[in-house]
Amino acid sequence: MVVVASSLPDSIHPHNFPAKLWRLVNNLENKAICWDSYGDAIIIDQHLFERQILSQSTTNSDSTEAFKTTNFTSFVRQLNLYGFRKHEPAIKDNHPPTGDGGMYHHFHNPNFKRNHPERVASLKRLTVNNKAKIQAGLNVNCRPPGLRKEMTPF
Amino acid sequence: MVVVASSLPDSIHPHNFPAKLWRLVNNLENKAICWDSYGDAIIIDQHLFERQILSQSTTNSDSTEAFKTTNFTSFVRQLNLYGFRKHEPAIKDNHPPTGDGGMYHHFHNPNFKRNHPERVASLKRLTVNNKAKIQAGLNVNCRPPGLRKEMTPF
Amino acid sequence: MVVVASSLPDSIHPHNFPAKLWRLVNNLENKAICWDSYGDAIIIDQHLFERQILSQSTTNSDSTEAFKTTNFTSFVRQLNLYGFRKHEPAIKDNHPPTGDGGMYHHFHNPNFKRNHPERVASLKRLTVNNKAKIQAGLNVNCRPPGLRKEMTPF
DNA sequence: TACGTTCTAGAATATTCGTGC
DNA sequence: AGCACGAATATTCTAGAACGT
Repeated sequence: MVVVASSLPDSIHPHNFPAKLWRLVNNLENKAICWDSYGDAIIIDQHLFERQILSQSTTNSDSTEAFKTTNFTSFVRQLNLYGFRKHEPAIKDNHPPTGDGGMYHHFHNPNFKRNHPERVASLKRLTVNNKAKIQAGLNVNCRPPGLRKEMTPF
Repeated sequence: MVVVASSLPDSIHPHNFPAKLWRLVNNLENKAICWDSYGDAIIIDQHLFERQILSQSTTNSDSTEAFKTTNFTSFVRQLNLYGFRKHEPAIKDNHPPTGDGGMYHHFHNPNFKRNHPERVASLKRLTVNNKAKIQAGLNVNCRPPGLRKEMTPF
Repeated sequence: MVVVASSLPDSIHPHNFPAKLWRLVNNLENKAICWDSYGDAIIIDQHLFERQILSQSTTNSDSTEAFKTTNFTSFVRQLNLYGFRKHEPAIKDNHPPTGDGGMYHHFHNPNFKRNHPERVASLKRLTVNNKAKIQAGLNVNCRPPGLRKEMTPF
């Protein structure tokens, strides 16, 4: 058992994509996805990811960790929906040696950095509706755990 | 016979859902529902619950303990009506070992904690009317045992 | 191998819920869901369905047939989204004898009848947007296979 | 009147498919 | 060909509404 270094604030819904991604990338047992050497971007070994994470979607009943998809492209769609962009790896940033020569992908997001777990709460799902709201300066509903927008607690 | 650790104040109607739930979760003989390790949320083993609690609804005539429904979804509707929300288990919070590999559900409620039986009286049924009353700062009638709303002294 | 009696028009997307449901209910090998004796409604044996259809969601890689959910309630949500309503079984309509005494559900839909496969194309997903479009007399996009909304010939 | 049960719908995220650049 | 994204369906969780007691 490996202790996860940094945990997220409670305000982040643990079921949603950003929290799942955070746990995956900080889980040292998981070789399929990790931080780059600066902690500024994530590196994904596509083949390992497909074998060790996505194909587990069908056998792992722990819905906190599993995805329901087995397609890597669906995972990338989620990354893009939450504002991640692909970029080329920095020259100095060697790929981790654990892969099997597969394909690597680097993705970065200004609000997803190793040393800033608190920024994960800033990740918004960039649907058309949410982008309009953000444009208008409104608050975006991200279904926080335990409360809904209308439900003032009693 | 297992002694229930903490009992509820008399002001809580023993036939109503919150009291039934409190007794279930504090009954150590009952493996289908229990506290999480912090006493902050309840964990329900759906299959066990259906077999051991809900299917007894038709044979157990003790209306104080039995539910009239055999549908797990109706039980969940009650949880939501009383303000419970589903959330994912904390990483450290292992599932109880008694299940059969079935589905687990975690629900939490700020007024339903192991160490705070007195707060159970704060649970209100969140109907549309009650939510309006709460919003307006009015008192919500919760039908205490042996009392009626008109009996408030003046 | 059992030959399915009536097949759907090509215009119906085979991956979508109505087509999956049609194939399930017309597959004589499948005992979990079938037509009632009039061919006017479908009868679902919940426990069989959970065991034989939904739990296969995790092992069957044939996405044309499998659901990604294991929850019966999610399946019911889909039924409701496509306009199915639950009703009580007709007196003459005995439950099929193959069940294990579990729970039966009858659902009906004016556009889902055994003798009218062509009507399945009329099933619309009743989201808020689609309902507004239907109300306004507009066409509802149902993503037919290989076609897009702009590709209507002019 | 309030609570319990049932059925349906709203609203958010997740997944899929296709298109434009 | 690769990447980002619109738009549709699928899944999940919660709430509304009707009805019975």
